[in-house]
Amino acid sequence: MDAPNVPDVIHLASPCTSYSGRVTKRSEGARGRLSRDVIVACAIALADAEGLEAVTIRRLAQEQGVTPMAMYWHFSDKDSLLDGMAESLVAAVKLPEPTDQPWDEQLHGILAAFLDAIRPHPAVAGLALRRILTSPSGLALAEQALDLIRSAGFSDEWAAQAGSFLLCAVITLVGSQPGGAGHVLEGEARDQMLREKRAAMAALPPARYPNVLAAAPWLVACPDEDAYYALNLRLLVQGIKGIQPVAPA
Amino acid sequence: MDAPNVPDVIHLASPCTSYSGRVTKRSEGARGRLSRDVIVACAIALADAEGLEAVTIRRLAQEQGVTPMAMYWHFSDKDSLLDGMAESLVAAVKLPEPTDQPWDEQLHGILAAFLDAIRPHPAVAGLALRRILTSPSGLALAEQALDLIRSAGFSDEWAAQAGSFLLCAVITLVGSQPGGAGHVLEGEARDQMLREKRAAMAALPPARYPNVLAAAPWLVACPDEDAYYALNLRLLVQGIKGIQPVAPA
DNA sequence: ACCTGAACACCGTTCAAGT
DNA sequence: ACCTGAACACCGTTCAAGT
Repeated sequence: MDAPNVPDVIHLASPCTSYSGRVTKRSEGARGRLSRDVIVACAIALADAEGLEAVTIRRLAQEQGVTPMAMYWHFSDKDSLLDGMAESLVAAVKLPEPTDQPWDEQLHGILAAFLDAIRPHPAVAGLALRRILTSPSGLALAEQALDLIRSAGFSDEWAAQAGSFLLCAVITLVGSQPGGAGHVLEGEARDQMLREKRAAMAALPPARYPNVLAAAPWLVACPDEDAYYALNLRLLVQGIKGIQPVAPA
Repeated sequence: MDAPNVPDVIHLASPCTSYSGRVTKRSEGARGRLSRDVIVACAIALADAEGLEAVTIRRLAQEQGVTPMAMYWHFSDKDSLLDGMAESLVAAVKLPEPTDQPWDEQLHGILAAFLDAIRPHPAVAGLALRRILTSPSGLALAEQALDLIRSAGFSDEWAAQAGSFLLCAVITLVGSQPGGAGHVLEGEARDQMLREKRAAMAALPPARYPNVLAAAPWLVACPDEDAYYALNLRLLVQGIKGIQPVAPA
């Protein structure tokens, strides 16, 4: 915006903050190490910092000090880059070991593990929606969840339908957290947006929307993320428990 | 794809199928009737037919027999077009009248009404995620849902957190329905994609993924959409019932 | 009030070519 | 094996101008 017509070369040395917190420059030292994993990590870091719409083939190349077309050696197209990002997220899931706890508590553990993996990357989470069954880690996740659900007496059909929805619902949980999970905009602009949302709420006719106004503080922002996630995770587990077809032994 | 470099003029007479099923040509008869509502309806129809990524300022203008820049008279930018599409969806919600049924049954009715409104437009549903509280119809929806939830004894905070999640979860429900809710691709290509997904499943090691394989038929497609929606709607309502803080009278 | 024309800064992607 | 250069068909958007 500020500097139109500036050629790519200027930003060659831009650092690429990886999502684990480390910083990966490739201005001069690390030249020549351009791999799938590095690109994916950089793409995730970029999405975390500026939103998914900032993840662009050209921008990624610039961040790496490389020509846009170099990306096409490592990825057939942009969609497979997105696949890689999603796969990287679900690969980070730390699946709990099966125990002798009740099935619903174990299921809770699995969903919580999935949540923990995607929570740091709300802008990327949505990509996993239709990509869970395409990666080994996602399959392991689904396998373990389905195992528990079927052990509770659900038919194959119900287990499939409820199980896939539960995983998608966890993704939604992080993508739709009231505070606004997309851009993670900086302090100044973020405060401004919050002010505007609060003002819009305050302008509502109180006689018509008493309940919305009472809930407003938790609708415009998310003052306690942990509480939000804990509550709705319990909601999901209680939900599938509530439609359980047969009583367990 | 087939005819590159063809100027816009050629497709002037393209019909624009509105989402209610009517066809709105504007080749010669209806010239001059270009309004917000017509554009939004056309955009929704286009998204239904070819997916959200086909909804483009330029494509919309072409469909309307008009210059791309004409859109900017009616919408300040593309985002406000998207706002309009989302608002149109939630405006179609037919909210049930309050009754003397238990709160959870009434809440089920509200979520079902919301589901019915967005189900015909899976490609557009996701747009409503962060736009419910910005339109009168969305506010009415939230108001009624929050009213019921608070009447069940939930605190303002819990009602806000669970309520907003429930509405988002309904959106997810239509966006993540196993059959693939995005493009609605035509019979030929659709069958091919189903074949590929089934083949990928069949190629999995059966000893490692017994549960995924048992559930496979309902994971790759959605043979019974009604059952899918009914089951998971019940799951959501049972879920919030399951975390109810105090017993009702 | 409503629309056009020309232009700008972006996209993803292909294809031939370099090392 | 890995990357570059030039080109193509798209995007959203601005600005001045037409009627």
